[in-house]
Amino acid sequence: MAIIVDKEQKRKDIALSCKDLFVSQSMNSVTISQIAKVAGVGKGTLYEYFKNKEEIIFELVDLLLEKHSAELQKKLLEQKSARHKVKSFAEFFYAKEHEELRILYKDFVSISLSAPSEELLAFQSVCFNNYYLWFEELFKRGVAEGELIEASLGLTKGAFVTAEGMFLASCTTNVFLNLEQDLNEYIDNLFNIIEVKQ
Amino acid sequence: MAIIVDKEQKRKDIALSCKDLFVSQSMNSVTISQIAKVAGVGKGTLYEYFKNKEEIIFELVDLLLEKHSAELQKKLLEQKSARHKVKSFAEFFYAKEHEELRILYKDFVSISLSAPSEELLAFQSVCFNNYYLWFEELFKRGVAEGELIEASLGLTKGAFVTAEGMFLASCTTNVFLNLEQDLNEYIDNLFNIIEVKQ
DNA sequence: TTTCATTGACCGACGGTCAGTCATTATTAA
DNA sequence: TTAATAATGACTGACCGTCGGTCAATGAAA
Repeated sequence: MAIIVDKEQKRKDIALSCKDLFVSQSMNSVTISQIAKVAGVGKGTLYEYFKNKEEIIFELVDLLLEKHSAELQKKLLEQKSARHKVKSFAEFFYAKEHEELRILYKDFVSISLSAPSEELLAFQSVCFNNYYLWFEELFKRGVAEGELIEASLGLTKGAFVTAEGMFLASCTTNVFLNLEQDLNEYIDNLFNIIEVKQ
Repeated sequence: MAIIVDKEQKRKDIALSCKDLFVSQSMNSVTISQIAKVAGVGKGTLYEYFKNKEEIIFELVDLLLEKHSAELQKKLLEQKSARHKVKSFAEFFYAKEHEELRILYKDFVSISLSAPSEELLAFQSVCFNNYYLWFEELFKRGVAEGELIEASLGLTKGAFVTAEGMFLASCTTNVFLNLEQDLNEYIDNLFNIIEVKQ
């Protein structure tokens, strides 16, 4: 009877079209009118696909995270030692190639902290677990294969959030002047302790 | 000539008067008009003392952090082992008595992530260093007194941000259902490794 | 009269809404 | 077969209410 649009696809198209907007300026300064303009739709149309401005960022993060997740998975296979696998995880927080996602992720965390909702918590939990399960597996395997000491299993959860903690601290203070170095030094120091001595 | 007001004091009074407002509802939903009402001043007056809404939160966090800092310092003296001192640090992130400050701190981090400014970075850096210097000292002393292994010094910075990382993750996901337990388990597991065996 | 402090009416910008328009397809009647 | 009409989802931007922030006017003390 009438035009039928692939809503799911259009949602993605709209979100992706305003990626540069969110990456280049602070989230709060991006207006709905700006988004509508770059997406080439009317303001009202946006609300057919998203409940509010924040949802557009969530969709964007979701899309880019999916891509990153796939890339990381591949990269993890290339690394032999647990130490280097963990370093691959940490790359997200400083490598140039992940800068865009990182900026959006920051906005995302900011929203999560100031206005948490059930949906948002659920989405974040899925993301967290997606990465954390690999991370945990990595430690378990390390121990099983005699690479890491047994006690390292008790540090898994903490170690996982340390990188994020450092990243967020580096965003909110000027204490971590060289995040790449600080992260890698920490990982090296940690693994020097938890790797089984030959 | 005319009335002379203690600007510094009034600034504090205004900030403190709207503490409950910020604690009980989400930061974004608190309006300037509400603040003016509970502070018992006109809207315009607020802008004599603060540049914008966010600055009021900063002042509030500053005041409460000062109090917390003093309390923590006292508490640290009561603790003998490095392990227990670190646990005192971590209490901030789950203890009921720090709930108010924690809520405000969350807002504070949220603002820092979405709209970082030079002033804000500088203020956060001072806060960070204030606590971190004690933390670092604690590890150094632990090593010097033979309580902790030498290599633990390389984990200091990371360990410090781990608690914050866990806290923020607990705010944005439902992965950390019992933060107190998760934090203390992590600390115990870490110290089981870095304490010098008798 | 001077000067500092205070105020709330006012302004512009913004997020979000909704009544109306448009484009396409289904149905029907000739 | 086709032209006319009905139906419907997609789309739009003028409009609305709200809010942060400003400023001209006022008050009060010296």
